[in-house]
Amino acid sequence: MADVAEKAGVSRALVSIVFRNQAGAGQETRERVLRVADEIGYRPDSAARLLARGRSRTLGVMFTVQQTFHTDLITGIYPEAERLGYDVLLSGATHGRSEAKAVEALLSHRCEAVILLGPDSEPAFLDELGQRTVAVSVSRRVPRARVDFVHSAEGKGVRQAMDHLVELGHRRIVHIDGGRGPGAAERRRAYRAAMRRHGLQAEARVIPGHHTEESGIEAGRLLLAERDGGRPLPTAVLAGNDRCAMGLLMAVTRAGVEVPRDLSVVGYDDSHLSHLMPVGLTTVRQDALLMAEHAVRFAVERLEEREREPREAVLDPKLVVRGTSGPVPAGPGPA
Amino acid sequence: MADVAEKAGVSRALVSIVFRNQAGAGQETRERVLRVADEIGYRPDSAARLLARGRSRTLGVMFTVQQTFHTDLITGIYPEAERLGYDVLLSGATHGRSEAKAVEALLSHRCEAVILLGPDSEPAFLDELGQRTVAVSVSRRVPRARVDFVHSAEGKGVRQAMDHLVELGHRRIVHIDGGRGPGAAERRRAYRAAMRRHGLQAEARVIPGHHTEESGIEAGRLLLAERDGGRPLPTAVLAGNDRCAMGLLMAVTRAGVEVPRDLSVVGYDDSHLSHLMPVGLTTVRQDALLMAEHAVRFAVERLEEREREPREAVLDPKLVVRGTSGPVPAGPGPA
DNA sequence: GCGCGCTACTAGCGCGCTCTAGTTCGAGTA
DNA sequence: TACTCGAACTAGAGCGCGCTAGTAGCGCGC
Repeated sequence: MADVAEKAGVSRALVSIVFRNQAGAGQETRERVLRVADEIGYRPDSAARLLARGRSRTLGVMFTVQQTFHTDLITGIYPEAERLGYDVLLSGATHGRSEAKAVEALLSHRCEAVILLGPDSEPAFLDELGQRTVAVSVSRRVPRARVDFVHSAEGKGVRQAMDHLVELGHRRIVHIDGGRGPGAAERRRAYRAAMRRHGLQAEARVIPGHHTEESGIEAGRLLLAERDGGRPLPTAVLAGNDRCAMGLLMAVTRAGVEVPRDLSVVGYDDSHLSHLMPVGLTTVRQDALLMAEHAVRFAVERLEEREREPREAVLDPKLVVRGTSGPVPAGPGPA
Repeated sequence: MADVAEKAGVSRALVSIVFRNQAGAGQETRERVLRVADEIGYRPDSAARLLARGRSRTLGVMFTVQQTFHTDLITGIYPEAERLGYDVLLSGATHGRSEAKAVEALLSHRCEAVILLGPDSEPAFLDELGQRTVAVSVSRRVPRARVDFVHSAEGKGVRQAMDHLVELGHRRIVHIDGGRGPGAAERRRAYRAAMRRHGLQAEARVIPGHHTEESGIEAGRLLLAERDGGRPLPTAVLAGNDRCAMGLLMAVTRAGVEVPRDLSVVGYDDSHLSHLMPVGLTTVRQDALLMAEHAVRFAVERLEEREREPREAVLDPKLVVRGTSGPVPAGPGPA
């Protein structure tokens, strides 16, 4: 920085002003400073900057490396953070790297706030985190913890999906749930409620799973095995999320089941895969961009106004009907 | 820190020593300092620490948010970096966020080295980056740039896959390529060479694509449309990577093509999806963990021994035969 | 002529830590 | 006793910035 200042014939302070895009520097000088900086290859040291101003203006994002919906969210987080003048640091949780560890890394890099994508940690941990810093949880509700919360109205989404299926004449509708995954409990509950509301409680069936392709494949195998054992296939499946739906589709189409003729499948998320399929996946759309924007805004607003109470944003999901759902088979199922 | 020092009755320097776990402090004092720090809730400020010691011991990783193989790599990078005492910062490139921007973010956070996963930038940019800092490119070869390079021997992988297919009796083998994607050029070349070697140059056909599901779906549609127009389907397809293979599978199985009876499909990467499928994807395995380890080691070793020349690691890929490849159809194809 | 306000710029302190070059002190040695 | 030596500890400079308080210069009105 001193080099730049000297070479441009100004003081260090002025270089600082130019780089912070602050008023107080002439247009000509500004350009000269930037040009010299570029020549030298100078770039402000964020550590020093951070130290000097006491704020890092950095948002930490914890995500699960393999979760495709998270990548959709991240895509939305970057631009919104940039718009508000914040930097973004990513930290992934993987098999060998717990969420706590990932968060710790973010904090030790002085992130001012932490955005947790579908966290799977104990509520106590999240609450403690919320006390220590500004935290936002996306997709997972944390009852009385001091964290902001962004999610979509799972109940509404599931209801739309179920109404759609019932309208198409389906009665044997199975739900593959997402276990302890974010939003899974709410979806499961909404599924049960919808079955009841439609007078189908006798048909209700939840196959335990989680939010992965693997889980969908397993469930598919289970259903196929049952079919071979004499129990008819359900006519429709509400999957825990899109990945699960994809797994299920792979499993059943491979076995000759035709979708949606023999079986309707509805996913959840509308992750970028869903619309790619030749006959797109019918799914409940969670607007990842909007969720990301809310998460960032919540974090930033709590940061700027420290005493503010944590808030909750509930976004309306929307059923997107594509090619994997259709009317119930006319004759008896392919039992 | 000053508070801790005062309350523990020692100097700030001593506190520093204790927190760096350095020799030069008595056992008793050490414990006292730690206890006091815990009471006060003191944790060292990594920004200041970083500034003061001039080294961040942080590795930056640039990746493409949607690329599943990258997530496999990241999973391997974390533990290796931790083992060597380095921190990891992630920065994703997305639609609205160029690779240059992602790298810029890493550098301004004082990453000492940058690991680029399948970078798509101009060689000139990469070379410049390599001059400025320690850089490692994974999957993409950058001819005479000052960067380390980790990749798998694409040629060998493709050759194994092709030999496998030819052995199964295939002759009409189509390659959906990966465009400018990492490794794509090498794979394309190796495909052509293999066709030639087996005396099938007349049958060689490359369908332009890229490393996404979308691309596989498009290629699938194209092939199906051609079939409907009278041109027989190929009997086997070598996809540019697993995602592409998955897209292709979705497209063709949906249209009633049975894999591998009517069509054999071979992927590339062995990303975590491949083994999940009910009848797993036959693919060329790139050992993501091993690649990640090499990348981290290259970066760290160049960091510790600054004058060291960039190196290249070529890992042997391995064909993994699963369920999507089989003998060529007995009768005439399903034309 | 003076004060005024404005823009363009600068001096220099301090952020919280690390690190070098010390000082102190008690035990060991001749 | 007089010394050496190492372990335990400290003083204080400096890392690269941001920021506050200030100065210089200039056009303005009266």
